[in-house]
Amino acid sequence: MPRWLDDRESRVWRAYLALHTELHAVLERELAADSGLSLADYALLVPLSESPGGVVRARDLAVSVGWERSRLSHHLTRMQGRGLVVRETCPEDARGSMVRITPEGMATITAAAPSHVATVRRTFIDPLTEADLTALDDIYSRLRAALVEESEL
Amino acid sequence: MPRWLDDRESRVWRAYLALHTELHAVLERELAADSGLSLADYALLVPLSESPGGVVRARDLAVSVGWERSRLSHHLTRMQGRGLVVRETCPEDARGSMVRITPEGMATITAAAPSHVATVRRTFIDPLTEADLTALDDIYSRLRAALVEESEL
DNA sequence: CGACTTATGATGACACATCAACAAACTGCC
DNA sequence: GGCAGTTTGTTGATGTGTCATCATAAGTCG
Repeated sequence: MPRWLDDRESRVWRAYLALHTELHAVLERELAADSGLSLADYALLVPLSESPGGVVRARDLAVSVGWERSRLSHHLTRMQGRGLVVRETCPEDARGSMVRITPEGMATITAAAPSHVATVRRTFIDPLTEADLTALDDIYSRLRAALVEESEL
Repeated sequence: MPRWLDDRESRVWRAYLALHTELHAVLERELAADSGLSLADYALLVPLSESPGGVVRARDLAVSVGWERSRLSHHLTRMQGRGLVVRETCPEDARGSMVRITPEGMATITAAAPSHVATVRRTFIDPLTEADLTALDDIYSRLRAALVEESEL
């Protein structure tokens, strides 16, 4: 016998779902039109471009974007085909695989970032007040902590 | 020359992205294990099951879940193949297509809902305080309003 | 050392999402 | 009525995500 969601809870939950659907669509479209990248491409290129040397071990990359290894492997295969990244052998662990961003990949995300950030600002950050940002910072970290517990059961 | 995200803005944005990735994965997995439904199936079955008669016009269904028509059409084809819904002709508009939830579809979502709601509660609603809910209710409606403006440009 | 377990990453099959193109039918204006 | 433009829904191609499975290599412990 579950406790149902009351009106406000249900409204917040459905608003969250709808918000994500719409936000995702807008960002995906803008990024693709502007640079030919998908949000998934962008998500991978960010940690790669921020890493010193532009090289990250696949395992660590999976952790930093929160993906399953299979998804990462498939996506890297496609990105490698487009010349955005290359795979190299891992010196410390023969099972491992190092992922390196190519100069072309770096140029692509460098060119894409300003417009993408502007869209994030326009659609997400700018409508928020200082108090909203403070509240979300707290709320999101609490929710993520709850999810970590969840997965540790 | 874009205005970059400061530390807190960036943290909130990345937390939002990571939260969604994790939350989506947990809910998808739980729902699939429990009932064989995907979140997409569930999203469609909710408005169908809530509609009097269990029939909704495809166009309206697309609006209420925020999907493109193509996605809806493909997904309905698969759901119809699994016996969750059927398509019927639309009496008022010969182009149209009415979507009807089957008794099996109704039974499936009825069985799935309690456990799914419990997971939503555990991972999203319960970690929030009353003040959080009030804040999110306000923030999400403001963000969605901003997105509507965005798409009207 | 040697058997067992775990970690890492790749792969094939399948479900899903997006895009462009299409056919059919409604709308409105002349 | 008739034509232009729009709306509705479907389809096929292609890119993407998930699952189960696999091969290889590390780690663990007798």
